[in-house]
Amino acid sequence: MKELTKQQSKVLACVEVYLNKTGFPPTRAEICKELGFKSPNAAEMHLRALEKKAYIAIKNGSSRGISIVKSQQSFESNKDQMPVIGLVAAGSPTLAEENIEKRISCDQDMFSENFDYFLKVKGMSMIDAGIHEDDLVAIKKTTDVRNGDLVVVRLEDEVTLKYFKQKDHLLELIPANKDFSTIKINLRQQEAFVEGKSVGLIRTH
Amino acid sequence: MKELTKQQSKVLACVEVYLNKTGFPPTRAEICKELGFKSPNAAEMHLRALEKKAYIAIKNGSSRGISIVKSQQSFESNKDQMPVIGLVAAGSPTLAEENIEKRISCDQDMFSENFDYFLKVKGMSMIDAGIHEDDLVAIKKTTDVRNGDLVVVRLEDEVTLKYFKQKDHLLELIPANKDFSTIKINLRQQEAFVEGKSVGLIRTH
DNA sequence: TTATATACTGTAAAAATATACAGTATAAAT
DNA sequence: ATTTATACTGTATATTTTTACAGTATATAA
Repeated sequence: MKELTKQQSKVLACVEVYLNKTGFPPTRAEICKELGFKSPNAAEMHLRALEKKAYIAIKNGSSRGISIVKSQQSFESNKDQMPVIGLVAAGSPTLAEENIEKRISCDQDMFSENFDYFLKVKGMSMIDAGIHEDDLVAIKKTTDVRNGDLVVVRLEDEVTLKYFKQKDHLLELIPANKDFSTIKINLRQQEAFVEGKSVGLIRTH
Repeated sequence: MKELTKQQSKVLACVEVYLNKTGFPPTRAEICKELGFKSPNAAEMHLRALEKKAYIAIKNGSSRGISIVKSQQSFESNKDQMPVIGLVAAGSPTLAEENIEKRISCDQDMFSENFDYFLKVKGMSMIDAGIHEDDLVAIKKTTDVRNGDLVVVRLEDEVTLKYFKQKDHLLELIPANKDFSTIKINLRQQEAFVEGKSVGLIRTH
């Protein structure tokens, strides 16, 4: 997919916003009004460029005959767009906008329990649990976890996804890969914060 | 919400289908053509009735200025209760009501490609691909599959989920578990029907 | 019987719209 | 220095589209 120029991007955004607001695409004149152009030909040229780059389709001779082929995204819906957060080595996975890689349309209650966000898996430490790199694990924010739960835990400046096991003040974070070793933490010496637990997983092939 | 007459309902459906197909609403003339009316006024009258009953909104003076207020059916929304079908040893996975174990609320377009149903995995033959028993694999109904795709294939009275590899008339259905062996089929001797391919996976913990 | 609502046909005109053509301006590339 | 791509203005026109108006037909209710 070819890159868009700044103006082409603006025009595409304009079309998407209009479509989202009214339910039908704008005319050339309406695009001009929105973006401050003084000639309908300005809009026309940008639309034809967008058509050539396959971001939109134009039905010739039809009024408002514009359809979105490749959305610039984020405009179309406020459905249930669940955030996807990368599992980074440092810092807590928060829902702050800068940590959200993208959003996925799905239902909060598609799994047995509600969840708050997807965590994108990095590394192979849970491979024997069938959890691969780039799988999206649905996380429910909670501190109420039990032994055996798959949990998101923050240690110092590291966040990890592991099986949970706690006995008194000894916390074990157990991977599902024999090449990795269990993280053992004496809670009297080191802090550990349970961010949430996994209630499901999705994978896009 | 007031009831619609039979014709009004048809017109609303026509608008929704057109919108769904093209991305923009139809003109009066196009509605006429679709429904066999010979006068644009026929469409106009129905649209105004639909507007009065608050099923649609019409922006006066705008071409194609129709927006759906209250959808008749699930035309514009992809949000659906997607069916879950058990992977049974005998018979084809069809969307017949008796084969649907349950439904899950999620978006048809939550994965990179649209899908038609979830297939509930039985057995461990794909375990090395991180596909476990009871995982739900999102299946898009298609016969357009390529080597390496994860496909649903029907053989005689068996349905199986395997990696696809075809060279001329030799079809191989490859498991992801060293304890299972590849199914090799000479298509000249035995029939095989590709039901669809996997576009994603979900797992409920 | 007379309204009244639904469901159209047929025509026409005004308004909206797409789109072609002729230019201008600017920055980057050759 | 000249070309090339981007980014427009301004005008004009054919076409599309809305929408008003004048009718016809049929079924149902008062």
